[in-house]
Amino acid sequence: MSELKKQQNFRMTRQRGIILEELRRINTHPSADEIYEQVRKQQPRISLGTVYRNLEILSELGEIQKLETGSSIKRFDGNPVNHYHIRCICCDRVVDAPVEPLINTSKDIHEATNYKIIGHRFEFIGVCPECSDDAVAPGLEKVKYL
Amino acid sequence: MSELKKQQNFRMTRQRGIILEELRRINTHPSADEIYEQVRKQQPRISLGTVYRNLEILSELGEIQKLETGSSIKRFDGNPVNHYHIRCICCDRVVDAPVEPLINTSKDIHEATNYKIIGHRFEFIGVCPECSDDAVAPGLEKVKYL
DNA sequence: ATAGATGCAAAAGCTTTGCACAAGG
DNA sequence: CCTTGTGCAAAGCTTTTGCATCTAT
Repeated sequence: MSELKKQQNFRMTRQRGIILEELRRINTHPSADEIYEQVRKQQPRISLGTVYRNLEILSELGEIQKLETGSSIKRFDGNPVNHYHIRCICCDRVVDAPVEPLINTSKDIHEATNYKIIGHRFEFIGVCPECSDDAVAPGLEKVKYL
Repeated sequence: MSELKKQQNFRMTRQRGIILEELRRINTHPSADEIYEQVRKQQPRISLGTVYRNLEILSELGEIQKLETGSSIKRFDGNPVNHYHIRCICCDRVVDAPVEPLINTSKDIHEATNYKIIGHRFEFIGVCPECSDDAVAPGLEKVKYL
């Protein structure tokens, strides 16, 4: 599969183009379904399956990032440069975190564990300003992070 | 729901006890399904639903941790004290990371974003020694972390 | 006695996939 | 042309939930 992918010739279809454009235009880190709804405005017959397939391919190509947050749904980021995020525990929205990525932690870990370290994920968990305003922030009481 | 939970009286049923015991005994960060298989050896008629319900309750009580990794399945940790993990991209197994948790990052973030920061998650992504041995590590080629 | 827990099965939510047809290069 | 991509629908996987029954306390 590795080799296959690498010798594959990717085509820029209308669907793929719109998805990439859309992700580049916004910075809301949408889910596949949110992207689907958005793209449908220009390409009404696009299918969810196509959206998923293209998001997968675009992130393999390094054009976008698949954000594997602690949430049960994956989100996508049109900015391919590594950076950290803050996720709202109430509404699940994700924004960029204003901190520089850490470096050089991986080497120590490798020496201690013998794992090959490919990278790391750092995610702040919080409550966004909108959700903080709500009298009761649903889900808040369940949180057990540090 | 918040209040309800707090006034609730939790009972130590046989099922709940076995699940907690099992998690305390091991340090393999099992999934709900792996716990189910294990507990079934002592309590053959336990249902997966019961396992899920108990894992939820035990983590709300702070007895265990629900690990919301970037993987599509959640894992559980019998150690309730906050610490970081390394996840193998190939086999999805999780081990403890030999690093101290960071502190004091949250305040800056709050000031910059107005998010209430509850905590953070830090997860190393890597390839475990066992998977490194395999000629082809399935899934490796898809990785696009920093 | 009674609030809380269980087992079972169905359903829900997100994602992947098989297949026949369409279209990019 | 012919390989890659699409739309549609079905299936897959993890997790949640409704309900009747059971059981800690």
